[in-house]
Amino acid sequence: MQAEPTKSELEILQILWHFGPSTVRFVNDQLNEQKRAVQYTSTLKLMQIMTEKGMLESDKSNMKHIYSPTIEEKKTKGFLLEKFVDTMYNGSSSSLMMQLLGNKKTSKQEIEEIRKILDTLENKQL
Amino acid sequence: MQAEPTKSELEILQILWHFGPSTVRFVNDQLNEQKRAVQYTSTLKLMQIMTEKGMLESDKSNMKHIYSPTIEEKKTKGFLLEKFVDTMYNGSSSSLMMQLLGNKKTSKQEIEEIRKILDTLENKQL
DNA sequence: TCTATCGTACGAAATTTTTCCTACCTTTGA
DNA sequence: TCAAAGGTAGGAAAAATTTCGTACGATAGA
Repeated sequence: MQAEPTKSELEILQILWHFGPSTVRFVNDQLNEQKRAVQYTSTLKLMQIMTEKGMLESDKSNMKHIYSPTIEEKKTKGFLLEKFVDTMYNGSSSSLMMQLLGNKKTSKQEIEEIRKILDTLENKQL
Repeated sequence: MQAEPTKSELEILQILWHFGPSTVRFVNDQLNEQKRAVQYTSTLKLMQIMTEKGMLESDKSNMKHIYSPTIEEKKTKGFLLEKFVDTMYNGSSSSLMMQLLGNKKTSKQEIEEIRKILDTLENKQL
């Protein structure tokens, strides 16, 4: 991964990741529902720019172009998360977790899930 | 917390949080060492803007003004983290953790630390 | 004293990101 | 057929963020 998505670009990526390849119209509708009022052509333009940058690719064989992300959700989010941890918590995962767990009320269920993850991780390391 | 710090603003905040109240000169030096080349007046300007926004306050009683953050490190980072989780992981802490733990090699030591945090948390809930 | 150095103030420019206007083409249905 | 609806292309404007040039005052050392 090279280019770092901007805030708006990330919104579009999220929609495409969630719903799969879509038209501009669909993405724009989702944005307006989920987020905020935005003009169709604004969304179009942004998606065209993202295509230029190589984040999206479009199938232009039909009149309604279909856009899909070229970058993987997991990879991209992982990358952004790592950057976040680095700049905000000096690279320490446990610091982040401490903050995260201390801050919000975390359900017992979530705690159990996390324990499971830890178990799995430790087993892998053995 | 109201205003959301921009990327550059966050860099400055980090320095002030880390080293305590400082002069523009000091902050600028740190930026140039840690991050990238940046002109003194750029840093000055940004810090003045941040003061206008209320993120910093400055002691102007001496010629060399001393700036300090008015927003708490923990609060601010917590807020940003929460926003990050919301937009990226749909508000699910455990999703983020899964990604975090799965992604990077996490040391055994860190895993233990996290376990401890979980224990503490669960005890609190009882 | 006087000049080099270091400080702030402030406006403006540059850059990046976001939004929208206008033109024009295709499809659809009355 | 032809007008309305919906699509893309592309430039330009707007907004947000970042950077810097210039002016000018204070300080310190020769």
